[in-house]
Amino acid sequence: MTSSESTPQDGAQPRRRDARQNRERLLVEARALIAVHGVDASLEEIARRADVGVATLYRNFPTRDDLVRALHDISLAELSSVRDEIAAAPTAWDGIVVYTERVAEWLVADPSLPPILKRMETIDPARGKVASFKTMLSGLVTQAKRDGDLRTDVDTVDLAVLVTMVGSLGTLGGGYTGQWRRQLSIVLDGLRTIDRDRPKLPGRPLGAKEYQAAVHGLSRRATRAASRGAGAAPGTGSGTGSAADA
Amino acid sequence: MTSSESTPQDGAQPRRRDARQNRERLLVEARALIAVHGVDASLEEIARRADVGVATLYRNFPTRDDLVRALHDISLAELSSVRDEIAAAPTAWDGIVVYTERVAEWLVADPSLPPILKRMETIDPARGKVASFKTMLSGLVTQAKRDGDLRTDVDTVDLAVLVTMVGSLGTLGGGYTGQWRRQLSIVLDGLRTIDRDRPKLPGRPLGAKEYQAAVHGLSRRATRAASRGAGAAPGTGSGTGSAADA
DNA sequence: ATTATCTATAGATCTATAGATAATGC
DNA sequence: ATTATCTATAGATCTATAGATAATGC
Repeated sequence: MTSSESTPQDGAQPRRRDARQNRERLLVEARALIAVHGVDASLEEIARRADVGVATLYRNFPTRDDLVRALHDISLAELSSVRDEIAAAPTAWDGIVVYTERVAEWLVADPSLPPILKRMETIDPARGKVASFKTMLSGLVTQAKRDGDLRTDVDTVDLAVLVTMVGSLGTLGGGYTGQWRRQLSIVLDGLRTIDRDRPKLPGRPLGAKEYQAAVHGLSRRATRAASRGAGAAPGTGSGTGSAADA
Repeated sequence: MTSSESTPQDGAQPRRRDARQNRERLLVEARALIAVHGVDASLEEIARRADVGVATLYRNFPTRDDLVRALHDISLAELSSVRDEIAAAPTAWDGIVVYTERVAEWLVADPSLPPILKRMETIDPARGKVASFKTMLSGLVTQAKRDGDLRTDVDTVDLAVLVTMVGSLGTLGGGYTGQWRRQLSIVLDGLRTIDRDRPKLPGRPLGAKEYQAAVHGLSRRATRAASRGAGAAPGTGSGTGSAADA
């Protein structure tokens, strides 16, 4: 008990070089497989794709939940900058726009997030996303209403749910890249007080043909998936699809 | 080749009484399990829960895709009345409202639908939901724009995507029952031309405490799941959760 | 020398089918 | 008599771990 430095294997990175790389590869493949099969994705297959024995996976993540938690924490860290961006926004309404845009983008870019976040609710309810934004967000809501920008009959929870909703579009497949901005824009217009004038929708709607192609994953050109750091590569992930099919 | 009546086992109901009941039970349990585990749900467990041997499941549905197709077709049939309701709407805009409300409700009430619809894209792209609404919908869109009710920079695809988006809220768990109407209302307001006055949001927002309870599935009182015919009973389905957690 | 990886394996669960048994409907 | 169900089973895949082997860092 000489106090000394940080606790050894506190779930932190292992100190051997190859070990760190393996861990990294495991996380990448886990994300990709969870994006396709949900949190129940096979651990063996994750290890196989990471070119690693199963035992290595279990050494790094004794429990499936440990793996999920790790993925969650990594992703959540990507949101840290959003706080500052919000603070830098000129008006409360702009802050709300920033919040919704960044978080929706974050969700859409990584289809593994919805299942991961859902599971996290069961594992560790304390460590939430909104938890860290809650205070800031409710301040924004109050102020934006006072400014006459935000309709007065909505609250923080409505915002959180709306963002989740838009973020769920990531599950529909790569062909929708960019389309979510349109939907978000519509949602934001629904949140605005009505006497403000409305900005034009960003981008353009998908044509019928393009839509078909996008939904069926035929047009790989449309799938420039967003190359995030240790990002989620839906990769060969078969079909997309939506209730909005043709 | 005496033509005669309908082809025998065209995937239709079996004619023995117990057989029909078993088939029914299989479909119910399949829906419940798919709602929790996605389309990859274990066939063995479905059979087990339906109190039926696996062979019976395979007899009814030789392939997993046959099962999915059956579930899809059953659910889709529930939408047949919507067409009439739309036709009965006094204005095109009202028709759009009916469309979005009914379809969103349909999706939200049954968490097995998103995975099922997604898989159907791969199996049988022809048999879509929007396929059957497409013509009607694009007529509504044109007319509603002409009437000055619908903003002119959106199209049919936007509507379909928005509905899918709202419908995805069903995956978040029972506690949200009714909340989706608020979100849809906001979306509709975003679709409206801005010089119209805005209707008040339906219902009330969840309080912080209620929200927490809802997300964690603690308040079973809030989960009066909608008792649909052969409906999807998320039942014991563990945690809910969302990116909009606390 | 330490730290981490791999191979091998036990036991469970899954998909899919064959063959014996039971229930319905004529 | 026909139709459908159940039990049993083969082979694959999965989770989880023990013990032998290899790679790194001091």
